[in-house]
Amino acid sequence: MNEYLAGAAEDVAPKLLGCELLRQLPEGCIRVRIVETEAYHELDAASHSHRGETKRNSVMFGPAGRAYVYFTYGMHNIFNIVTGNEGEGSAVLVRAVEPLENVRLIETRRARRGPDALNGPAKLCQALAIDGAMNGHNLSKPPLQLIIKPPIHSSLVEVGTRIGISRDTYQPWRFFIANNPYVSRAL
DNA sequence: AGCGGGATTTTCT
DNA sequence: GAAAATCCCGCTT
Repeated sequence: MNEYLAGAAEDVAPKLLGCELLRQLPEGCIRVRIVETEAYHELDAASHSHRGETKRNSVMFGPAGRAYVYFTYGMHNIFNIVTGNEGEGSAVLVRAVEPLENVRLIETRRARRGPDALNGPAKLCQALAIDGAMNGHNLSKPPLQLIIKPPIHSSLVEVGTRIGISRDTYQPWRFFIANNPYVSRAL
């Protein structure tokens, strides 16, 4: 798994489409499929790692395959998968997922049904109970695991600009599965 | 369908 | 002190 994630964030981000997340909670086990990602790295003015390592972003500079979770807007947690070699501050933001197992628990946790329960980075964190306590967690073991799947066909990968940033907005570093209803927003 | 504002706290300038 | 990799509600068209 580590090897799969060791490349540059913008190369790994499309390869994470179609991969699965397994989340074990006391109420049950949730399984979802990643349908939308964004890449962030050091040479990117929009990235937390752009101005070097700090207490907040230190996980981004660690080994690939860890979870980088940060808190923003006073109420939202955002989940990333760390990529690249140790010492490189890069990660892939998971923006939207599609439910595969235990949809009922997802809908209960979110008090929403359908795509609205999972089509945004803070939404999926709420659905999967991901918060600061999960920062730095190794995603190869429970209670939150990344399951690598064979890459989806490149003709199904759409590329666009990232959402919610104010610097380097032109960079085509957002990737999502074409025509998937769980993507947060199309082009 | 689209716009505007409020929630609420950590981080860095 | 202000912005932030956001979400949701309520109001207007």
